[in-house]
Amino acid sequence: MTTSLRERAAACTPAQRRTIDVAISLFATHGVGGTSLGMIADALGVTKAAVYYQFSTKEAIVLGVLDVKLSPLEAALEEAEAAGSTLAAREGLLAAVIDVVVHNRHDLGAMQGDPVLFRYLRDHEPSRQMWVRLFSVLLGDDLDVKARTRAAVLSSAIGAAAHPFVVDLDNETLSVELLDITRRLIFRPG
Amino acid sequence: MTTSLRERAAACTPAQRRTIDVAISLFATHGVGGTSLGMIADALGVTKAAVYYQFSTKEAIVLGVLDVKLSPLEAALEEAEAAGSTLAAREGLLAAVIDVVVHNRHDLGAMQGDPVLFRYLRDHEPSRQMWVRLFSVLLGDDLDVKARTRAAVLSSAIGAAAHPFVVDLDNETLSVELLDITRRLIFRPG
Amino acid sequence: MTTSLRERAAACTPAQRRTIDVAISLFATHGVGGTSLGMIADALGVTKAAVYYQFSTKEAIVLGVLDVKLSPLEAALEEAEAAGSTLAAREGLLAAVIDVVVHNRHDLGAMQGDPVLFRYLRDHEPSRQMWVRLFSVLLGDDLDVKARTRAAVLSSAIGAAAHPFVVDLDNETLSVELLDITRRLIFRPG
Amino acid sequence: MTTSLRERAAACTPAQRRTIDVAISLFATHGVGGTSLGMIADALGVTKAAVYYQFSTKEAIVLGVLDVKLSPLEAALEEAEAAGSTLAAREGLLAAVIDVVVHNRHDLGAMQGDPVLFRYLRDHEPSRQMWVRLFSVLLGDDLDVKARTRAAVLSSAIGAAAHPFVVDLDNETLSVELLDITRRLIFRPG
DNA sequence: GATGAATGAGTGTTCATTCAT
DNA sequence: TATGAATGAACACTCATTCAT
Repeated sequence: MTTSLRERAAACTPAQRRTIDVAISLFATHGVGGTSLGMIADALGVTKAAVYYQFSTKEAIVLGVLDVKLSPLEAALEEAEAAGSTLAAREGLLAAVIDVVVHNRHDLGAMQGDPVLFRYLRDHEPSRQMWVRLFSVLLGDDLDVKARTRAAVLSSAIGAAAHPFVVDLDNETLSVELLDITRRLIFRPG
Repeated sequence: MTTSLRERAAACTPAQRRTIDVAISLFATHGVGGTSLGMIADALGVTKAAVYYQFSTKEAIVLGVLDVKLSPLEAALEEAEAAGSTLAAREGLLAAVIDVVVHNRHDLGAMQGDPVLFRYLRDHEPSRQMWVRLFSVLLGDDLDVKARTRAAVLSSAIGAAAHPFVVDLDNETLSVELLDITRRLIFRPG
Repeated sequence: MTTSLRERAAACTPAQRRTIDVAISLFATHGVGGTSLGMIADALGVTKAAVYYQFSTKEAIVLGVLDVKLSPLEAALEEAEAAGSTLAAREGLLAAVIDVVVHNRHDLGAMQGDPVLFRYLRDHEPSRQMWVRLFSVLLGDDLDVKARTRAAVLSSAIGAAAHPFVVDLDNETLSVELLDITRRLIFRPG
Repeated sequence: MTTSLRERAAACTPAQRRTIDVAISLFATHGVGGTSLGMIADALGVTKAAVYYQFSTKEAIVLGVLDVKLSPLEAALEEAEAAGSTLAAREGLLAAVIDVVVHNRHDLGAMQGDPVLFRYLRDHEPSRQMWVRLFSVLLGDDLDVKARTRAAVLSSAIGAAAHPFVVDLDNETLSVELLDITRRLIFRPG
């Protein structure tokens, strides 16, 4: 039985959380592949071996990062599922997703779109399942192919907040904009 | 005086072009950081030293890839600039950009969003200048902050064609959709 | 004054004995060099630090293993020495040696012949002395160079029970065979 | 199709042979597990990376050592097979085997019996096949279980020349002794 | 008695790069 | 043009060992 992301994230010891936090900020700057265990250790002020005591593998750290970063999405998703996939529930989920992403936009940085992270996002079963569920709520059977395409495109756009060419907006404005865009394109196109 | 991307791309010897093409397909699959010179050499059927005869550095290969991949964008940009930044010119540029990106979506793969490539996109002067110019045409002074935000967000979304959750569409349909989305959100919002 | 192997083996606490037993079976499978303290700790169901509470060093564990495994040989040796080095006493010792080795053949495994263990066998003074004494009983002054050679060769062959190409025999048959071989080659050659 | 050990050994470049020779002497002293690539590189007077240019893996070096060391055995085996498995052919093979082993006894050292090498001897297909063939010639169907046991035991004993307690004999005498022992125990027991 | 946390040295391995030929 | 050989620095990971609790 696959454990949920939040359970996994909650099971982290404080030391592991510190490691994950440091890893997040390094991944954001240098990407996963560009971040060595030595860098993580240095940033934590300990030796590499100490990091290995917390996580037996670099992969385990990446997975830990994923667990932590995706947990809030999972929470929003479960709430929406519980509410039945009504239009309101969907818009609520959408708002939550946008909120999460926008508020994380600075420490996501280079991480989103990183080919290494990408592979994990796809191959790590708990993460994969969450995406499948999230999209199946967002894109119910009532959406036509147009709306689906737009939603898919936007699902990527939502992460765009950290894009290098993005206009410098405060979080609130950006959230509102994204929500509005999405609503008009997907749920009430015309 | 900085040479244009197209001039640089045109100055490539056939052997260099072969190297760049191979690099592109490897970058698409493994990302820049995940592609070693040995892999490129193997794929070309030569030794690493032979690759070094063509490019004095791995960085030079990456830059070469950028030159080749961004050239068509630069061409479209210069056409639009020549036409004056009318609304029609802008929409034409937009269509060209979308066309280029969509038709390249398969051999871009993991490349777009790669943190390593990203840094080059930002730091490599010819590339940086092209982006600045491109955005200054697309987002003239007449666009308000809303439109700017949307444009910025979409500029990222446009690359979304290779997104793992994108609905499987043929290139033509996808182009039409993207164009329509962008038009409605940026140039004719209501 | 060097303590005898048996005294040392007898001085082991139960916890130390448990550790030694586990070490033996791991050494047999992976060799000494291939067995880490972590593996021993895991097999015992405790932490590495707990193992270090019992033995201050990995070397101490290896020495402990040697003490335990060589004790019965030492016992047989002392009995033979007490009986005077008659031919009968020698053959008795030989039989005892064979018996010990054959009955341990399965949990010796990769251990016998292990270069690391070898060095200890040679350098650990109590063990070295025992071998010297054992050989000086087995090969009294009355044996000529031929018999000595054969005995030396066979002293190695006796451990061959675990050899990968050995015919699959029960312990009893194997013991009888070895005894017979040795007798005919060393004590009653013709 | 599996290549023969000799073909593999012959395919070695001079640089690879130098590496293998150094590896052999280090393996003999410290065992395979106790010999690091750094030690090999140091002994060769080059860097670790230079060693990796010759062999892509430590395993490849070990296999190379096996190829070189077992080649003469394979040669003797094929000669015996060609002669039909007569008693004379078998004794000839036996003499050859003993000869090879005895003459290598000093640079075998700790290597024979090394658990790591052992595993390779067993798992490396070309080596495994050679042993199977060698034993099937040595122990034809006409040998009873007694002779088989003795042969198996002796097959291990033959390597005993390097045993720490072996009487110090010159190679010639040792060969003659071993041959005599084996003959009397296996082919003319009584 | 035992643990969690840490360390320093080392291991096998990879990689961008260089250079004589 | 291209190669074979080599290098130095890094990397992920392991291990024996220590120590405060």
